[in-house]
Amino acid sequence: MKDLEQVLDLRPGSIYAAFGSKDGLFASALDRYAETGAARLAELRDQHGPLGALKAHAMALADDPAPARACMLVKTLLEAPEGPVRDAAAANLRSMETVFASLFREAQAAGEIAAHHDPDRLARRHQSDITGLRATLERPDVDATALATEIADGLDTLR
Amino acid sequence: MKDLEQVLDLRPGSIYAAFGSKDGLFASALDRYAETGAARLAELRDQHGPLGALKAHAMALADDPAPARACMLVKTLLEAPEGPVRDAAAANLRSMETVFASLFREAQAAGEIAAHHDPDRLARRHQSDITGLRATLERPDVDATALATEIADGLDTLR
DNA sequence: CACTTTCTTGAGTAATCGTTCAAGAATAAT
DNA sequence: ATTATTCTTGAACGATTACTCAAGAAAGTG
Repeated sequence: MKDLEQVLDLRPGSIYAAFGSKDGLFASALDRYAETGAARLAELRDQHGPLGALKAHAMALADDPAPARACMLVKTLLEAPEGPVRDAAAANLRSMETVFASLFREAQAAGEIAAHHDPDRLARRHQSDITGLRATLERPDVDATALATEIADGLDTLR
Repeated sequence: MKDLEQVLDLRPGSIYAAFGSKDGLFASALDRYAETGAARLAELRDQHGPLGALKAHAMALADDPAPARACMLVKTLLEAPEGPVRDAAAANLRSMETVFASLFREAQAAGEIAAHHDPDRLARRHQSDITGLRATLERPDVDATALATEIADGLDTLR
């Protein structure tokens, strides 16, 4: 809260008038974070097609200059106490997973990956992979691009 | 600290006399956590061989009844402010990675996986996968065993 | 046994936390 | 221009935080 007050140049009262509570503010931030994430994926799909979007998305993470490389939803899931905030994080992760699933389904329809795969399973696994990648990006001693490339290349083996 | 005081039935002074500071206590806990983790992997190797240990380790995570399923080292890496504590988490993760690497090397020598793989790359990727798995375990709506099985089975495809 | 060392306690401290609210300032509507 | 509404502020609040220390209790030693 201190950091926000400083960067917004606002006193606590204003922030509480707008968001009600610290948790309310955080919940809003979570939702916005999830929204923009999904929007970026949709954009990538239009540019590169379904499978290309998944690959581009993974590669983009490695080059992301954002201070926190790990996913805000995951960080919240791991650290928030049981309650509405943590539940919201889990729910947003689930809807991200369904976005991945429909990209895999689309890729399958387009013949980019083999028909025998279950898109829901692929999505679950891919989200886990992305979560691992993004956590690993926080380590200063790991080659981010190499790891992202491995994951992106793995998607090509689903042909 | 409150929780610890309660469960240990000790007053703050005793804890500070023993560990110096909250960070000192946390650093000790981190080291112990990493030690016992490595010890468990060594035990699994003696029981199941190198590749079997990696598979058993992944599967054991899914059944772990511990309250926090995600890795303490990863949680620390993601949330601790820059400083010695976070550095210790990163260093412990690195040494876990080298344990994975030597298991892969051993598996390779035993002919359990093909010779053309780079054990260090395998280790890096596997640790990322495990990190993703363990974070995903915190989600109440995901089939933990299914995901762990997928990762364990993936190790067999390295033949 | 007395005595030294180690461990533990009770009672504190100063700083920070999330939060509130009456009153003032700025903006919009009539 | 006056009123009604929204936004912002300054100054606080009780609770919690990490931490300290002199004094007492327990354990080990000769």
